[in-house]
Amino acid sequence: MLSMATSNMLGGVASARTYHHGNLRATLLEHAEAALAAGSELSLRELARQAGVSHGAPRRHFADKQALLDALALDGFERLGAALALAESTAAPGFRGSLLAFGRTYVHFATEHAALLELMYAGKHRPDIGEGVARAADEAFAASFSLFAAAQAAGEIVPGDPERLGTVAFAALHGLAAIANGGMLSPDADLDVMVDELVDRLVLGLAPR
Amino acid sequence: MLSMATSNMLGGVASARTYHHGNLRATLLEHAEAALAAGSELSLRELARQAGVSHGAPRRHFADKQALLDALALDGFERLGAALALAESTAAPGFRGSLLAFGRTYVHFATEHAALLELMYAGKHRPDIGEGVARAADEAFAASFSLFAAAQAAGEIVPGDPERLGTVAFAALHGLAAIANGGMLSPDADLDVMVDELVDRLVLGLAPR
DNA sequence: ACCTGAACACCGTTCAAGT
DNA sequence: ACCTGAACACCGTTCAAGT
Repeated sequence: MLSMATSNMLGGVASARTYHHGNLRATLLEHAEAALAAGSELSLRELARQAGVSHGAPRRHFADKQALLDALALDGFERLGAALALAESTAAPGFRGSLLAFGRTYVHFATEHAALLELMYAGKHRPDIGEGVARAADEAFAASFSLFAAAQAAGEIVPGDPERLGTVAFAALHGLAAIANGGMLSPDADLDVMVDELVDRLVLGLAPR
Repeated sequence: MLSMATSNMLGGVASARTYHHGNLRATLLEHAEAALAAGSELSLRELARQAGVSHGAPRRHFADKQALLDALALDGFERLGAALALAESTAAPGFRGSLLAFGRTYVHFATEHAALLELMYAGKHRPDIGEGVARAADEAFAASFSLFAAAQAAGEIVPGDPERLGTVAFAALHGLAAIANGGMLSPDADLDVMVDELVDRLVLGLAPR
């Protein structure tokens, strides 16, 4: 019960002996995350090579490449949801505190895991919608979204469809992360300052008058 | 001088005779844009096939696949810049009118050309930065960005670094487009309403108090 | 149950050779 | 100047065959 750690059942220097005994799936996902973090292209054959198995072996655990990407995306949404829940639980009181905690955490996650984030959202616009991925995405944001209805009930923000207000605020924060990941921020700009600026403008813009 | 049309020197039913006489470059770009609009993967070999040339022929006009993508991105930024300029010139007076025109035009372009937009920004986070692409991007937004300094001069919005304010507002609108393109808007949500809502919140949040 | 390895149909890129 | 076509080094996917 020690491991709150996400999914590294094998540490970095694990005994290479137990491959092909049930953990090829986990090994493939680990190498995939590493490749993602390193910014390299994801090749199923390359992942198989890194795991020391033949190129046909991944087929036993992932029907195709997209299934592996979906598994990565799902894990990403779970980690994001956990990060957001933690941030919310330690946020300063009030709507501004909550939105600031959400914004900083979301943008931090998004820029710290740029390639993963792209992958997480790339799945959503596919026709078949990765099933579990869409549900994981909803769950990751569900708690944060209730924040708007709560703020309305407390009279901290204007009335109106809370989903629309929440979507608009989330979109704004997501856009900031996207702009940062795209390298479109002027080199001397401070992203944290931008997040605070955006949250402040949103809070002021949403304030009842 | 009739053609205000963007770049279709050859119409859809043009004489297929003049290929290999100087316009293979344009033909490749046309087929590429069509593939982009259709949502299919871009394959250089497939584009060559569609143009009726061998797979090695594109090499004469584009050093590699990325060079063709850069050409598409550059054209995209030019079209976006033109659309924004037109919108700005017919906008309602004042900061709100200008930001509304910008927002509606940007989000419309972004959702109408989702794959192109992704390509336009994908280039920017590459190490070598596509040269002309980065400049084209700057030029597309330059005029719109001056809007914030002007609004400050007119006392319509708060003081502060106009680049920071402009970036934050742009990021918010870009995020809304990204969310829409990612299929993350609830099916019954109206994107136009969202844009107006976001612009209103930004205008209120930026108002001097 | 899990993995191998040949096979198939694709890629992008390179480069001699043709016209 | 522009294009062809073979060659090279990759892909993802499939599937019989092995253990």
